[in-house]
Amino acid sequence: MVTSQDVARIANVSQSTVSRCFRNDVYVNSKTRMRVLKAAEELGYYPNNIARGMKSKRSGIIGLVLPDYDNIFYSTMTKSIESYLKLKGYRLMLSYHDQDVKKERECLETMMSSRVDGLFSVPVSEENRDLYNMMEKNDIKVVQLIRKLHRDISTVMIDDEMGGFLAAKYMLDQGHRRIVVAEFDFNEKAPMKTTGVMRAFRESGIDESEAHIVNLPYGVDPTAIIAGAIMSNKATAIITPNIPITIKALEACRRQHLSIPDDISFIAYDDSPWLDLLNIAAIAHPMDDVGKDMANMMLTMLDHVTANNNGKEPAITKTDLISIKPYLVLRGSVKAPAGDV
Amino acid sequence: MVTSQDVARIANVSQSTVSRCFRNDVYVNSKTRMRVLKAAEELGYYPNNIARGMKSKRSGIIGLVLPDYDNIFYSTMTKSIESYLKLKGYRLMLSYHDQDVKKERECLETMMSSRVDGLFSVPVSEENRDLYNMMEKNDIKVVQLIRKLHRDISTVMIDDEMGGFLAAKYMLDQGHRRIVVAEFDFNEKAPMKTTGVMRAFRESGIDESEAHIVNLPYGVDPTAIIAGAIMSNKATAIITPNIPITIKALEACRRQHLSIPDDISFIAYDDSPWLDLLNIAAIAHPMDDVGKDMANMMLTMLDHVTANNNGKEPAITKTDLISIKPYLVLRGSVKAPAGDV
DNA sequence: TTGTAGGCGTTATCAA
DNA sequence: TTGATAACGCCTACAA
Repeated sequence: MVTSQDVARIANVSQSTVSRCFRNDVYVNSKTRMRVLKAAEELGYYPNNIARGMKSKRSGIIGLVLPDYDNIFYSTMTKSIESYLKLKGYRLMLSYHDQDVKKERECLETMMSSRVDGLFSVPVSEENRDLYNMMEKNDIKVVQLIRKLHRDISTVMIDDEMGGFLAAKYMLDQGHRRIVVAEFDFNEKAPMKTTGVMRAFRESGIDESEAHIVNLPYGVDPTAIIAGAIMSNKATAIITPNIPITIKALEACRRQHLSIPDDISFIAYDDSPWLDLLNIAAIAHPMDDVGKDMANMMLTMLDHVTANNNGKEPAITKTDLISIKPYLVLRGSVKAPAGDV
Repeated sequence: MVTSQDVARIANVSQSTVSRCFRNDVYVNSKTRMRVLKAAEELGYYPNNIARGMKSKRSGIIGLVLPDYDNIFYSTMTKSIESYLKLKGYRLMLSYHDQDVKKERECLETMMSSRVDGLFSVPVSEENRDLYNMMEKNDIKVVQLIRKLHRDISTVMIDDEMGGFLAAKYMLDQGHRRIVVAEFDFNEKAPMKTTGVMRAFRESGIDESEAHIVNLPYGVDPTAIIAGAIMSNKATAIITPNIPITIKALEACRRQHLSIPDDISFIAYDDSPWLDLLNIAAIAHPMDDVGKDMANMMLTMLDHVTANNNGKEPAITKTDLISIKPYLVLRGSVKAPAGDV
């Protein structure tokens, strides 16, 4: 592999001059610079980020630790984050933990060893809190995504409480009372979506106990469970918590020969072009903002470091919180229930 | 950040002994090892991959350069690749080029500077061939994905010719003749899917010119174009080239009040749970294999290096090719055309 | 404006 | 079985 030494030899300058040419903040005689760049071009020289990191103690890499893939939400988010980070010269290192505590730990350890400058993480469990602490102690900027699982860690989250509220409120306003709310936040006692649903009931002056919350078990096909919940409760409306469950719920409706919206009203959590095609209302997220907010928070925290490195004070990491507001996309899948109430 | 020096000091050994403890291939007295590991644990020491890379000249990072995100195919693939690479201790660095030649170049340059050990890339243009050459010259193992754009670069591709063939053949066998084939490979003269469609026509003894290939312009909503093609050709069947277009085509059918399969038969290229819900036949890909094949090819090529590093011969990179075979998932969206032909 | 030289945290080679 | 030591490629004072 070509090194700056090689370039120096060809350009007849010292290695440090080559180095200077590739850091645009330093002044070099323009003739010399030309000569160096030409030599570099000829030889196919690309600065070695590893060696750079060695000296500068910054890898220029940001870690991203995700649960899984089967959610267009995450891939859109990833793409967006990457596009903003690359503008500032950062690269993205990606890893998945499958909602598994042990795998999360491995991901975090890998990121530590990789000496990432910053880490985005969708956290799994408080059990791994020690590692997050360790990272922060080592001046790795951590931003938890989607959920605010850890206190005192900067967060960009989705306001699922509001999302749940919006969906339920709209159903209630339309006159629905027997609403099945499918839920799937397997590792939380009080999933925020459900909390929002409850608030909608309260604010509409309806007893919370009237909401039919269905907690779906993990790893089991929920079609039959959902169908059962609808039928046994004579539900006139259903709210689903994510795309995979939405698909299953639509299948359940079809099996029961329930047509939307005549027999049952439907609001899906998380939007998709398919829902548009099917004319199903959805709680959508401003995806343009999501990645941008995440990247900006990270970049701000990283700047903090740079700014602070001059003095010797440890960077005061103010714990920040951005809560992204979902919105209701109205489509033809909701109408007032027939006759009764 | 804690270094092996720090650990050495606490454990009362030399730095090299600490180093040995963290490379499991070396023998160390088990008591010493215990002492060292305990000290490391206490201090929160994690080996510095950057420094490791400095010496070993291997970053342990594999690059992945993708067009975009809005395709579940890529996210599934990414997740799968990552899971296999991590088993062998490699990390994944991700970047997107949006089908843009210049951005592809930037991605590749970043990957060079990052000194990735290997690179997966969905190539955009032959224009950047020089960079791919440069990478191979520098012993970075390159595998192009999805398309075989560059000769002499190892490839894991989808056999789109076969996919197109399967779809068209089935339609023809059912008796369809007026088939609209939507196409979207904007940067190739003879998209493989279309080529396969043509072969199906030939092998069925039908003149190729009878296929109604519709080349969709980039960046324009294709709904109206597709609807127009269907109506003007009195098509009894349609084949769509990817998920976004499939959605648009379904919308087009609805607008024309064409019901599937009574008025028109439908096969989509690329499968999705939504297509299953909608009972639309699809050309699917064995996703379990895709990531595995890709990762395996890369790992084999990387092993090659290791094996070869002992001697001083440059690794002989045999250009490999894996062509992944799609298959037809039959659903209720195809039936024989009514009466005519 | 350019060159010299020391060091970043590992690995790997020699000695002991 | 361990320790001392020389790289790896770049950055950055400090000198010239």
